[in-house]
Amino acid sequence: MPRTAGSDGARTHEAIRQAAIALIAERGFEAMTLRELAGRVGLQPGSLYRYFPSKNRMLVELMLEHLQFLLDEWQRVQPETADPRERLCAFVDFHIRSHTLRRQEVFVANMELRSLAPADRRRVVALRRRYEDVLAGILGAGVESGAFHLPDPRIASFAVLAMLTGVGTWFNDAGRIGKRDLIDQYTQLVLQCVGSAPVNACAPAPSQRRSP
Amino acid sequence: MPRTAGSDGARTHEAIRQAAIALIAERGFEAMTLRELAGRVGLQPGSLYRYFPSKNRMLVELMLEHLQFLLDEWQRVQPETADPRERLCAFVDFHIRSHTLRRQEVFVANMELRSLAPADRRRVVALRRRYEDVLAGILGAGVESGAFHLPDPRIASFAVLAMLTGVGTWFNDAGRIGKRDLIDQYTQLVLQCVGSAPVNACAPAPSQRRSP
Amino acid sequence: MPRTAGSDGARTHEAIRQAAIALIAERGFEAMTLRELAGRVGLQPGSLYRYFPSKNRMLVELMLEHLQFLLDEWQRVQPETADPRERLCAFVDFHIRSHTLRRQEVFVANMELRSLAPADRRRVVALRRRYEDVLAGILGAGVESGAFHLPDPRIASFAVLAMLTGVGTWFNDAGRIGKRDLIDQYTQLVLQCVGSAPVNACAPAPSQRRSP
Amino acid sequence: MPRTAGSDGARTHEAIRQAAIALIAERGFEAMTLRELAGRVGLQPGSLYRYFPSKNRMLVELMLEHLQFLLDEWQRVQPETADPRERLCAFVDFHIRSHTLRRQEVFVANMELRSLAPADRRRVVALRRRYEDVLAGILGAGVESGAFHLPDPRIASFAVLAMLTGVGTWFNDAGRIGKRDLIDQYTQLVLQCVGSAPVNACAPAPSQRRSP
DNA sequence: TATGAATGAGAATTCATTCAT
DNA sequence: CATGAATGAATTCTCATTCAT
Repeated sequence: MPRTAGSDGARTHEAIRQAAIALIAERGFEAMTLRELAGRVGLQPGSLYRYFPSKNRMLVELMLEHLQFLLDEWQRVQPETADPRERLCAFVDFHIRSHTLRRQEVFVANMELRSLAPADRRRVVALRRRYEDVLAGILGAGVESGAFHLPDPRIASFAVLAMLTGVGTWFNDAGRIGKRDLIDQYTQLVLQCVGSAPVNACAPAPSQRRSP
Repeated sequence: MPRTAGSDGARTHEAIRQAAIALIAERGFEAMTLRELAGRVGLQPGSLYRYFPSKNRMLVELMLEHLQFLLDEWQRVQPETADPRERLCAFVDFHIRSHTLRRQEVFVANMELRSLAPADRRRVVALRRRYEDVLAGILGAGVESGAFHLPDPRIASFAVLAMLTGVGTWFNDAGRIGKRDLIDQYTQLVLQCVGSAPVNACAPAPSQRRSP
Repeated sequence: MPRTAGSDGARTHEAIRQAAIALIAERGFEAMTLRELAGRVGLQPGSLYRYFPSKNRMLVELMLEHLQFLLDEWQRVQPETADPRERLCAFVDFHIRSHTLRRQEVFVANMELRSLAPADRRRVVALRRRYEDVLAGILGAGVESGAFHLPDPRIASFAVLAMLTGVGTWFNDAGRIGKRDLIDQYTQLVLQCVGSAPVNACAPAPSQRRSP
Repeated sequence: MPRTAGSDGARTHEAIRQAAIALIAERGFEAMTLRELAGRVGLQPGSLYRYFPSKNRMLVELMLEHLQFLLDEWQRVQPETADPRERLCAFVDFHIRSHTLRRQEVFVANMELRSLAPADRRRVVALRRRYEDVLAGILGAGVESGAFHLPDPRIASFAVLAMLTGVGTWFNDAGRIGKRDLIDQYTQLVLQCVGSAPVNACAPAPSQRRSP
């Protein structure tokens, strides 16, 4: 029997998406059960299958969706300038904002690669690689222009990305440190890290206006 | 009936430990099954229970063991000097070496916190915190002594630790970059990051002699 | 919202009937799903319930319909003669023709008795029994008249019926053997079987004119 | 917890085999549930998986086992004579005995081909074909030697086999007709069918002594 | 006439765990 | 020290069926 009278597929779909992200982030994909997910959305477990064909496909879709969103957003908000220093600042701002705002999606996308079938993993990794390339590109340009001092821009991009993404594991919106302060500090750390002194030389303004 | 005549409990125990670490790193704790673990060690699933009381206790023990090892090792190899810059270089060397050598243990300890019961998680987190404090201490001392320039040493310690630990996700022993080179580059990145120029001012030699 | 504007209930009903017969013959009643059936007819599963009250009732109706058809057809095409030999020839012709033409219905009616509730099974078995009685009657008359030589006409009727019905499991319309030839051979086999020599003494013509 | 103290794998395995054959014959493979099967053997459903890797493999094994048994038994009990008539009588005796004795296995092997995956079906059909070839061989030899009169021995073999196998659908050990009588009648029917008069010319004795 | 959202029961299968031997 | 038979609870997933729209 159809329980909910005015039930709406699109609304349910979105509810499942959100609950799934939260649950996977909490417990891990393998540990999360469809019972639990269904319970949170107010459905019977079997009803979930109207919205995705298997637990695994659901994970893949969530991950691809998130990574695609990141790429699209960066396209949208990236500054028009070609100046590596300014672009780097914008990237730091963008990354920290998006990774604290969509903290659970990030967590899932980073932690659950193992749960993917090889073919799916390849697709996800490919998208992630494209995101990494954004930063690597900025660093490379900066090294060439003399703005940054780095022996190997790709390695540095790994280092900077790890540093930035790590914020998600400890930062707390309600905590002692505000997001503005957080971004400023990380901007300084990153600029120092890539060998671009002095600090505070890049305007935080643009990213503030357009960030997600 | 005992299968292997001269079978040795201690040897079996160690074999299980290693297989478990590898398996958990590969598949994740929840996804790994005791059947599979038993299979890799050449036992029947039930026989594993001679060596640990439950799947969950096994994980806790593996994690505590690893973190305790890290702390003990650092105690053993840390330089006697009080100079923050030298100590930081030694820490970078130590961390990267231990985290590439015992890569799977690191991975497990970082990824499987979720699978722990709250009480166990607290114990593990406490140990990890002590390790983080090592770095935070070095950075704090450096800021005080004027060797480093950082607004908030605790935050910087998170940043540096994330950066260093991230190495484990991409570094490949058989790859293009050697471990010596890797450490040198990360040393430079870290020193720049904490605002301690110029580069290459700290000797890599000591860590080579004493690393784990 | 009705999907197809000028959609026609009767047409849909017949489409379901045919698709159901084909599907049950392919997969078996239990293995067939209403989703699949609906898919083949271009409907949603729920829509099937406009046409029958349950999956089980559908099966019963299909089976009764088929058996009733067989009985009606035989009434229509049976020869007027009382000669057992001629009647037997006509029956062989009729049975093989109907059982190769409506092969799937036959298959379903023979294989899916198990899927019926006891009460339904009784109704179906009763109809089938009436069909078996047709042959048993012919054989009995033949034995009495001396045309056939059989110790027990009922047993012989089982034997002959099994033999004839078995055709459905191997005969292929597109194969090496034509239907005319097939019927001739089985006619000979049956006549020999019931001890009515010599062969080819009964004209195949009548059944050709009136067969279904 | 292991419930049954002196539980014995081999005994359990055989119990499952028998219960499975009976249940599949009763309800059909798709309709039978492992819950039910386990219940009949006094196990939990999951425990069945110690004995076969999936419901489908179980079916395949049961079918292959039965067909192989038939072939082996015929090898064992077939008469040494080359006389087609005698061999045919022996085959009728053997077939009816084995098909009434192992009635459920026969039923399963004949009805559940549909439930098999294509590759498995091929293996089963291949074995069944070898059994059919036994009869086709006898009929062919008889036609050549002039003992039988048949237009197409292969078609006749289908007819005879269907006739004989059909016994399983109605014969009842406790019924009006005894097995000796049954075999005699079918022997007569078959001999007449293949055009080998007069009746009772082949001794039933040998098969009686050695039948399964 | 048909859809589409949902149910609830039950399917096969897996798994950590137990314990007599 | 180790096996092997078994448990029992849970898991993902499927399916016939219902009914507001």
